[in-house]
Amino acid sequence: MHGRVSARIVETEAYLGTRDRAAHAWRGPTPRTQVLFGPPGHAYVYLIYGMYECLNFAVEPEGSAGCVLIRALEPVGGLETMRKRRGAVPDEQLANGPGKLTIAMGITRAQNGADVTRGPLNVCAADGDFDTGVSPRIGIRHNADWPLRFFIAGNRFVGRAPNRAASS
DNA sequence: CAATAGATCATCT
DNA sequence: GATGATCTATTGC
Repeated sequence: MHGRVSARIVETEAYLGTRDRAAHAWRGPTPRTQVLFGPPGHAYVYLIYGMYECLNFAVEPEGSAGCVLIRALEPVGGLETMRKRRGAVPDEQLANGPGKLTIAMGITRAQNGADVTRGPLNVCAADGDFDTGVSPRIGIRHNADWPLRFFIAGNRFVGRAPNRAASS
């Protein structure tokens, strides 16, 4: 295949399963969140706002629904394919958001439940040193102050948090 | 540059 | 029937 693309994960958020009201799985298993309660190392892909898909990885043992949402990627290989899929945007905006990166990578709900340790969609350990930053999560209503968003400090592919109306 | 509105539908109550 | 882990275009300065 010549549609192969690769990228580095530069921004993520953690969702703590049934303990975390902001998590899809907070109330227990449903048909959709089934994958989250399954074994770790599998992709959870869901449709949001009727138009975009978001990519997560189940990271806790079977029965525990903790997961990691991938929020931004730094494109590494297959840039032309990504540009073609995303249209005319600067390279730094090819995958700097949850909905954008799935388009750039060609990820859809067809990948839901996929084993990420082997197969077409795979993840491997980071190479090299980098500094990480932490902040509250974005775009949620519950537990909006929990510091569960992690990103690579200073990386220009990290999406910038919108200025949300803070109570003055 | 910052803020706002609109698109659009699977999932759950 | 309402809601949501979003993005883009458009408006106003």
